Amino acid sequence: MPPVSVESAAERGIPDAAVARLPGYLRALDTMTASGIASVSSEELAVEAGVSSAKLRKDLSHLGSYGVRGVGYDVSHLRYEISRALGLTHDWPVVIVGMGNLGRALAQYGGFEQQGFSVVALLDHDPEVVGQRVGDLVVQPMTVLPALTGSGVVIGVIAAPAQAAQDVADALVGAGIGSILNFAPSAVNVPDGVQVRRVDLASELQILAYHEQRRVESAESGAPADGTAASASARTVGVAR
Amino acid sequence: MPPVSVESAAERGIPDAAVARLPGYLRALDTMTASGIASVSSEELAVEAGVSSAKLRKDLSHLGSYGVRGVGYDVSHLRYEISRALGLTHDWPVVIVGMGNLGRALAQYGGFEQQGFSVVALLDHDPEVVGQRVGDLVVQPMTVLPALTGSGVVIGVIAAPAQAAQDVADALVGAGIGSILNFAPSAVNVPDGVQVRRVDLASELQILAYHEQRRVESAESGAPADGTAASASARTVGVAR
DNA sequence: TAGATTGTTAATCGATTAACAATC
DNA sequence: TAGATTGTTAATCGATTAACAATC
Repeated sequence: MPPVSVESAAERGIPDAAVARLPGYLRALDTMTASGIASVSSEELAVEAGVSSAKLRKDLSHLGSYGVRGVGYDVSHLRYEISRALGLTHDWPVVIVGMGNLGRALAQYGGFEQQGFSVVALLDHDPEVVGQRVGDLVVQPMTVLPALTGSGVVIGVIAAPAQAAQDVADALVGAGIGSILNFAPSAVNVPDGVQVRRVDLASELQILAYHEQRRVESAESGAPADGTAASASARTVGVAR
Repeated sequence: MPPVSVESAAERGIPDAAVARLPGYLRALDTMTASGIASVSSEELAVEAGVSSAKLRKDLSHLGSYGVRGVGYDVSHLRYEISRALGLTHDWPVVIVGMGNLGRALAQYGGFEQQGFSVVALLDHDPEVVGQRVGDLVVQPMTVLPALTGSGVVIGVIAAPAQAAQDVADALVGAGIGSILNFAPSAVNVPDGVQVRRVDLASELQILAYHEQRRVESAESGAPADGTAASASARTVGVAR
């Protein structure tokens, strides 16, 4: 039997829940770098990132062993290792499709560049919109997609309306895009192997509404209610005297 | 011992993971309503929402028992029950703080209104921005916050830059806001009982980058690699001949 | 060495899945 | 009734947490 290759923790893959928290650790380390902090304990970094120190150490253990017992972590070295684990040792070119309000805002957002991404193309289906200037780029037609993927673009952002989202996703996948960030308020179907993450503003608000409603309900059953939502807000929780 | 009140599933609380999927079911039901479909099976609805039918039925079981064995679910009734569980039987007024690119895009997004929310106020810290018109509203100063919460606003959206996010959060919480949707690329600390959900565009892209990187790595070890990211994209995965 | 803090273990908890009895 | 599909159960899986041995 040929020897099976021994995989490191990183090669075996990091649990999804841990991957989702790594960007937060990166951001916390950047904040600390800006404050001139060179070394941190798991406890300090956990507070800055808003997690427990046990969870932080467990998450970092999936990348390797980059701390020093009794001392802590070197900020810049840990930052590098997390960047590397996330694949951010080089910039990723990104294409945004759909130049409505949201697409234009994303195109000019600027927050991507400093985080390891560069918006290299803006596309729109509408001939009226093609040719317009948005920020530093000129909007191009959908037909340029294959050329973009040919030159190495693998991440696409859908900022089109819900009814167009599936068509855009099909076009992206057809051209060879492997990862999609979907801002349209609808689910899109893609073949296995293509990654889709969805950012849905209305869903996020609905989840908050659920918790606000529970607050109102518990106030109504547990305490004299006056029927207004405001009465159940945080500042009024407590024992009346 | 006095009898303990018997709580229904809804009163006991719906698991977080299930709550997070309810908006997707709602959206799928709306799509079906628009197509004139009056009744669905868990299998059909699950496909539309992009989950397994077992998960869908399990999730719905937390709300109560609104299906008919052998038949399925009445689309409009199920829609109503999910709306009710999420607290969407009335509109929730929302305040957006921060009128940069993103805040303006959110203010004019329109997607909130149809989903049970109405943007009732836009605030900004900058006196130059206060008084400007954005969509149908005029930007107001931060000082109006207490008046807004007094009139029943309990949900706030932070669209301010990272360095201002904590100050905005403090102002929101201080005025009595109970739920916050944070678009700033930083974590904010709030007292227990205040809900915060964060939408971080760069984090989402970083998570996609992780998966793209793994794709490249596995292509390099498992197949002859040519060193370009494009070679590892979905369309080229497979056995060369 | 004594004190501090990591990395890991094991226990607990919550979420997912498959299967099927209940029942329309 | 026969066929279909729900709602629930039990098994599995993955994530979280607390505790502590390893070790700087």
